[in-house]
Amino acid sequence: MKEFLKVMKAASDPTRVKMLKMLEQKRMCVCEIQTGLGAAQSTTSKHLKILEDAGLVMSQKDGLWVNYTLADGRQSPYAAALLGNLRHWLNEEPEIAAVTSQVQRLDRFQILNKN
Amino acid sequence: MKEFLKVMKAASDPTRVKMLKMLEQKRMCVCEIQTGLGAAQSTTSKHLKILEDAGLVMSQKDGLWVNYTLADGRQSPYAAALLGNLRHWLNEEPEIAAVTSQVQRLDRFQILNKN
DNA sequence: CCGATATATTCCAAAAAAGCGATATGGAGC
DNA sequence: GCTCCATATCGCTTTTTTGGAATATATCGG
Repeated sequence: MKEFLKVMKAASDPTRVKMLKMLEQKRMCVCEIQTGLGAAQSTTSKHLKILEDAGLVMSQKDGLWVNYTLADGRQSPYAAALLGNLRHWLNEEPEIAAVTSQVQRLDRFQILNKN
Repeated sequence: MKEFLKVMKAASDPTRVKMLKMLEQKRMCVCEIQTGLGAAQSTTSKHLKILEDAGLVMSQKDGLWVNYTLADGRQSPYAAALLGNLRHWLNEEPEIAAVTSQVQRLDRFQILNKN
């Protein structure tokens, strides 16, 4: 029950749904996701933690960076089912398209130069 | 997006999940659901409204009573998918079993006599 | 060891959600 | 019309969630 609720709760926030839809396209580090969303760094990090706790994303450290990817679904059947559906859901939504369309252009090294 | 979020949010509360699992078994009026949950009447009514707004349940007036059933899914594909999965999810959860096991015994006329 | 940097965590204020008593609504029966 | 009853809505408090600035942590290059 708790596991199920965690997945539903994680998926019931627009920022986190955008994150999942971005991660469908490619593996991303926190700063790329943050830039794509236009959110604060702490906000981004916190949302990612919630998604990870729910079994929706996985993280892997690479030096200073932490790369996030969609989870493979082995941790939670609820997460697996949701991720499967999400792939063909919401793709036409303007809010989602606005974020996903720029994912390919996001690059962690470009982001560095802007700061 | 909003429609999707409404379904996820509706499904991310334990009381509402219990309601859905109860309604899998039979059509129920508000007072039966309320008794099954042990919640206040206003609380029960409000949760049902949230589920209905999300397209997860439907209501039908019958005199003084309002009967609730699971939605057929025509209103929301997100709701339809979730209801389909829920049927085989959470059935072994103690929290859920505790509520669903008594659904058959709930009867609106018995409830009346207790008040 | 030191400075720079990507990410995580803490702290706090604002917004949203949950629970429930009290009240309103609307149909049933007289 | 009036009363009774099931349900919906309102008002209020408590709890949870969100967002971001500030701070801590960990890693890299020197």
